Amino acid sequence: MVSRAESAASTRRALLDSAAALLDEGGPEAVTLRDVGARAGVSRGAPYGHFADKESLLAAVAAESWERLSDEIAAQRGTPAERLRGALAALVMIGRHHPHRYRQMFGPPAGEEPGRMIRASCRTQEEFLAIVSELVGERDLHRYGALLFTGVSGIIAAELSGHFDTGTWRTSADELVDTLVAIIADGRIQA
Amino acid sequence: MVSRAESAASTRRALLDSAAALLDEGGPEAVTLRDVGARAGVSRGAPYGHFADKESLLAAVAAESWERLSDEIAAQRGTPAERLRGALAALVMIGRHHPHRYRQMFGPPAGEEPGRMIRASCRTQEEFLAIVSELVGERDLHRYGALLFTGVSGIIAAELSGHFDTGTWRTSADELVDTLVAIIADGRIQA
DNA sequence: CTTAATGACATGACGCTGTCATCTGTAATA
DNA sequence: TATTACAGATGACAGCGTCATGTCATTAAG
Repeated sequence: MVSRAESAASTRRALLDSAAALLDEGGPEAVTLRDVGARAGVSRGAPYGHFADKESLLAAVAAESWERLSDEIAAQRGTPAERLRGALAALVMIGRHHPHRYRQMFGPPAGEEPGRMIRASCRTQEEFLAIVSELVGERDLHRYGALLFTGVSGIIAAELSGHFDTGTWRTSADELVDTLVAIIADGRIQA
Repeated sequence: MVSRAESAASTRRALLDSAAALLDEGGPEAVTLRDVGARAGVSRGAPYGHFADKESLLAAVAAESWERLSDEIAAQRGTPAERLRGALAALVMIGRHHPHRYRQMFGPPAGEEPGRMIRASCRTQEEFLAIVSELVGERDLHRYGALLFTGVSGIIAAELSGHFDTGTWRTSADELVDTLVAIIADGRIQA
């Protein structure tokens, strides 16, 4: 039997899952509190018992995505170079498999307390820096770490907007990521 | 006296300006067709005579922003290196002065015919490549040109999301842009 | 055991929104 | 002057987020 508190927690989980599913399917516009509630098996007003408003619900989904990315990055194994490429590949995969959630992650911090998503993204950045620190010297760690992460996120954003389908750039997101990694990481392996 | 066609054209212009102003002030959520019409001095249904729907109106605003950026990049003067930095600075300035419009420009191509915004952004990319081609060899033009543009756009996106205010990256958008330009352009000046 | 309190959830209602069908007035044409 | 075409105005509708209120099961106190 499920206790009262357990039921409430599972409802919250179901709301987050429903919101994520609707977000993936049709973007933020398609995330309707009525549909979220229906998919979670509750009413349209139920989310207000768990989240301040719709923006906070979407922010919570984004925060969870950041946390999952943190785990994926921390789970990388192999040489530092392999782990770096693996971490960046995880970022790329989120953008390709869940474009709307990706935009939510990199969108403006919203909801009632925007700090939660920021905090989740900070953990991801720290996990990422831990990998980069094995490849570049302490002096360049933050500059090159941030450049790799924000650079790749910009490349993916361009891909999602179709900027590689027009023939102007005459290159691909994968090639750009490889080039960026090569420029920054290669030849700078810490002695 | 204003002819009928002139009046219609000026109404369209007023609608675009109103939408851009509302977008800058409060983001896409604040762009209400009713407010757009009121600010343009027309009714709430008038936009449907000029744009298919709200998304198309916002897409037109984004397309105009891309065109303005094209002009700014084309207007750069000085050495190739100066023009490169000036072009990237123009991109950075849009992000800082008009963050919501910036997100609209780099967001998913929306509206009835998404091709218009894409086409406008292509012209910008071509103007940008024209500058880069004077700095790097033909072989690396597209790879490094696209890397500079998408990289800087990612850096700005991170700044807009507050990722440099947390202390994790311990750097700034300006420093990252400088670093990226230095890595790619310096030492690769075409002979 | 009875009873009161707590809290999760359901429901009705409100205002605001995008959208469309319809109407009105005015400019161009003949 | 009569006709036509079209920009814009207006009324109406459904869907949305949001909130005040109601309902009911669980739990704690008496």
